[in-house]
This record gives sequence, structure tokens and C-alpha cells, in this order.
Amino acid sequence: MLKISTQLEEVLNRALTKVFPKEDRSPETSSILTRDNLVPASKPEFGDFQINCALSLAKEIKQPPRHIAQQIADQLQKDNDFLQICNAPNIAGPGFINLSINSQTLISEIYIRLKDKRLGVPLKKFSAAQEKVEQNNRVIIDFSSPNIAKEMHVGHLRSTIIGDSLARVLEFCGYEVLRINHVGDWGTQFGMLITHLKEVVPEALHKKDVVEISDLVNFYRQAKKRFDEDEDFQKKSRSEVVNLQAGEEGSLTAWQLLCNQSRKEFQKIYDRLDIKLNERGESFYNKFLVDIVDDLKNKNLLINDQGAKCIFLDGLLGKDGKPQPIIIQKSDGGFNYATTDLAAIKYRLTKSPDGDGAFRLIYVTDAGQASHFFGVFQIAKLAKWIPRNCQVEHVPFGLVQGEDGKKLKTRSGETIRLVDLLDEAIQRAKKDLKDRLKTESRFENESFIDKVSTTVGISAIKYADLSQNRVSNYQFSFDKMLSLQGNTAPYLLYALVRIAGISRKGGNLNVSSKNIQFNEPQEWALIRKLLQLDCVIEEVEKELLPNRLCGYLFELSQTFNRFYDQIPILKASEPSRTSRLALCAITADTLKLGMSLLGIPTLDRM
RNA sequence: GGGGCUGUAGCUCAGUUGGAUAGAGCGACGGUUUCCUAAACCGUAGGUCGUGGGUUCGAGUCCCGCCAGCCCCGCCA
Repeated sequence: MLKISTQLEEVLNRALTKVFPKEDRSPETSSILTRDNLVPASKPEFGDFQINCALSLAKEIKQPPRHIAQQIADQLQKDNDFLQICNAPNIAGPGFINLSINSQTLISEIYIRLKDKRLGVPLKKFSAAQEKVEQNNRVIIDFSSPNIAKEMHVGHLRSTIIGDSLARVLEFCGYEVLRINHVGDWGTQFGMLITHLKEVVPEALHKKDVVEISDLVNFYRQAKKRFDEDEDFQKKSRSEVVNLQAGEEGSLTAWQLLCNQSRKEFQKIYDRLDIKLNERGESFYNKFLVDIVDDLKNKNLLINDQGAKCIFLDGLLGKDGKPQPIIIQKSDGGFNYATTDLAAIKYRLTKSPDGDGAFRLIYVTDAGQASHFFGVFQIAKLAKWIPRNCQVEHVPFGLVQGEDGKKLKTRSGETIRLVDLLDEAIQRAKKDLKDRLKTESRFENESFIDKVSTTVGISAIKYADLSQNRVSNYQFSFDKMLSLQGNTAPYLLYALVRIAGISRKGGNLNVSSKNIQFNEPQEWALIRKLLQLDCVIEEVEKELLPNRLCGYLFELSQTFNRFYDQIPILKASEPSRTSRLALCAITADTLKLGMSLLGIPTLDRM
């Protein structure tokens, strides 16, 4: 509907200019008329679009709103382009103008979708010539970002899933997306890890990758325990940090070993979730940190406070009500994460070969970091590291909570490992499937059962997360996400399975007929839903809210299920049979495309 | 103390620049299967949109106050 809506906007503006000539407009009238006055209809029964400006104009030009609406509607009907696209406009209620697209236009859009792999979603065009400043199309999405030597847990779930989906949407729109995994691979915790490693497996320091640490988490715990209990160990650990930062060879080898071990574990999860990421951890920015501090110093932004180099921002207050500093360099000379984040911003926005040359930076992290990013972005602005036409944004999300409304934990109160979460979802999906096979006396082999339960389990976890507005906290529930009814992954998957079933039973989904016809309201409802895809994707691109796409796919599945339930397809006579198969084909393509943008795989049978 | 987010049906949540009678799903209750997977579909009940003001033709949406919950706030990331 994107194309149609653009066309209609032009038509409407022409009509508004005729009815309200520009030279006669008061400033207020003019501001009302230059808004986007064509909006999607608020309810299906009102048609496809509505125009509300008659109501806002009424007081200003002292005419009854219905009278104004009538004038606009009359003018619209004098326009040939309008008559081509729409049925006669309706004036409703106090002065709304309701527009509905005529059948020929809808059908011709359907023909276009049958041949278009992008299903009508435009590819962004980036032309350097168009923009005065060298504009590129590179976006960086910073997401997932687990810590080396620790295990991925629920906390990483949302960032990973939401970040991946946003990356997929922006890629599809035509942006060049750099998916950055800003892993925690540097910092004081490595002192204790390396010290512990040196004592437990000393040979690890001389040869690369000879050691396999099977249980890195346990290893971390042991190191932490010793660090907390043993003073001598603490001393060694601190000096080990210095060694590492100085680039001492043995320490570097140990550090790399730890990183590699972790990397392998992370990769297992990413593979299962089908998520692609480029690792570029905090350590990458080490070499820039000194320059960052110098640059800030030269710009007179740094203030020395109790030995630490700080920046005080307006309006940032601490617990005691005093101004709250952001520490750029600690009193011992070490750097903080704020410094690393600043270096990252600068690097990412700097043109190649000295940086990534991106124009938009997106950080997918929990909402708790909002003030941190606010501060860091402010500093980057003050330091003039954010060029014009570039944008830097924090995309926050809420906590994952258990069904008790509290932060999700195991029964014993520990953080839940991501692996366990995935395994449990799959296991539950498997049980559901097996129960169902039994009650239906169906037989399926093990590989089918495995494939279906894996797909259902993983999709359920992803979809449950994505379908919620990311800003609010999210209540995690296996029962709800795996439920076969409601706004869940299995419900969407099932709609696709139904279409695949039609194809198996002899329905040719490769429709090339030139004689497509529709008569039933269920058909028109499905057509209208199908044509909304482009608008929805544009919205997700702009608002970075994947739940909008989920909501759309759910509505589409509902509309399809109604159609499927109430209208015969294979048994219909021509040309209805082929026409309905065409709708099935586009529905399947739309669902598959939409779900692929959510990072969710689909099935033919389940 | 300062800042952020949230508050909508019994439960979990949508609600796009302010627009028509506030929407889904689950749960509850009732109905539908000689037919493409009933993992579906149809119907009924259920609301002072936390609260009090304000802005206006019109507010869940914008502004101000208050209440409740969660989160963040100096050398961890």
C-alpha cells in the first residue's frame, strides 16, 4: 500500500490546494493542510484510508466540518488519478472522509506481488550524488555482547534476538549492516583468570590452544573464589592485569586461550539460534583510549576530580544530589567502559580506513544502561565526534521476568543459562508433538520429530520475545510461548503448514494466470492484509520495534485462517480456484519473508 | 535525593503524527468437523485506560501534580 498511499497523498494535496488556495490560507490553516492528512483507516469497516483534516479545519475557517469534508470529497472525484484508484469517498460521522481502494487497483497489486520476490517492499536507494554530504548506507548494530569466560544467560537473550531481527530488517531494506558483538574481552577480571590458569594449566602459556577447558564457568567461579579469599592471589592478579595490558607474551597467550574457549561456547548458541555476528570486543579499542583522553583534554572537557579524569554533564546528579561525573580515566590510570564506548563511537563513525564509516549506530542493550548511553552520547556530541547526518541511538529493552513477575531465576536462585532455556523449550515442544501424534494415531520418524521440535522450540522463544514491545519488561512463560493458540510462533507456523498442505494436495502455488477474480469478503480481507506488508516493514525500520511485524504476521495468519476455514480452495471452480491459490501463495511468501526477518525458520509439516 | 521505564479486561499484552463505539490472545461460557492438518473457526460475557487537574471540537495518546512497581546513579561492564 506504500505506493498507493504516496499516489493518494499527491492526489489529496492537489485537491486541498484547489479547495483552499495557498494564498488564502491563514498560518494555522496552512499548518493543518501541510500535515500528512492521509492516514490508514482506523477500522476495516471505514475502508482503507481516512482523511481527518475537515475536523481540525472547522474552527479555523468557520465552516461545519461535514461541509468542508464534502468540498474535499467533491474535488477528489474530479481527479482522474483518484477515480483510477478509489471508490467514491464516504463522509462519515462528524466529518471523516473514508476512502476505499477499488478492486482493480487491489487486483493489480496482487499481480505485482505474484512476480515480486520482495513482495512490494521497496529497496532503499542510496545515491551519493543526491546528498551534499557523502552519505553512505552503513549501519552498525551492536548487540548480544556476552562476557568472555562467562556463560551466556537469559540477560543476553533479548539483546541477541532483538538485535538480530533489527539487523535482518535493515539489511532487507537495503542498508549495509555491520553486526558487532562487543564482547567483554578485557578488564580486571582477566587478572584473576590468567593467574588461575597459570597455576592450574601452566603449559597453556607456551603453546596455543593445547588446553581444553571443558567447564569455563566453573573455572571462572574457582578463580573468583580464590580472588575473594586469598590476598596473595589478589596481588598476583593485579600485577597480571598490568602484564596483560603491557602485552606480555605469556599473558597474551593465556588471554587468547580463554577468549577462544569462550568463543567456541558462544558460537554453539549462535549456531542454534542462526545468528551471525562479527566479534569485535572491547580489547579492540585499547589502542585508541589514550588518544580519546587526549582529544577530550584538548577540547577542555576533562576535569580532574580526586585524581580521576572526569566529565560533568548538566543535569546528571548522583545519590547525594551532587553533580555526577562520568569517569574517563581512573585515578590509577586505567580506563573505564565509558572510555571504550567513546572510542567505539568515534571509530565507528570515522571514515574508512581509519574507522567503519557508518552513519547510524544502534545499541541494543537493556534499559538499565539508558543513563550510561545518554552520558556517553552527550560526550561524543560535545567532542564533535558525531558528524552531521549521522545518528547514534540506544535501543533499550526491559527485563526478562518469570511468571511471578520477578527477575527470571532458577528455583535455587541462580541465573538461568541460555542453553538450558533453549533445551527446555525444545524438549517441551517434543513432548507436545509426541502427545499429539499419539492422539491422532500418526506416525513420524525420529528425524522429523527432532526437526519439528527444534524449530518449534527455538521459534517459540524468539517469537515470544520479539512479539512484545521491547521497552516493557517481558514475562517469560514456556506454556504461553509454546501454546498452539494465540499470538505465538506455533500459530504462525501452522498457517504455513496449512498452505503447504494445499500444495501437497495438488494446489499449484505457482500462479501465472491472467484471469484472477475475487468475490468473497474473506478474499478481500486477506488481500488488504497482504498489501500492508510494505508499510509495516517501513515502520519497523523507523521505530526499531519488531513487535509491529509480529503483530502484523499474527493478524495475517488470523485473516488467512478465516479465509481457509470459510472458503473452499481446492474444490472451488475456476477462476476462483486459481485466484484463491494465488492468495495462498502470496500469504505463504509473506509469512516466510516476515518470519525470516524475525530470524524464525519455517516448516512444511508439523 | 536525582534520573529513567512501566501502570489499559481476571491474566499476558497491542494501541503508529491526538480522531469515530478502547482492541487482541489466554482463561470462562456456548457453538462448528462427510471438506485442503479442528494446532482451526464462529459467538457471549468481561473496562471510571493508576489517580487528580489542564490544553481542545475531540485525550489511553500531549502538559502539570500525585500514587504504586521496577531499574540506574565515582573509579565493575
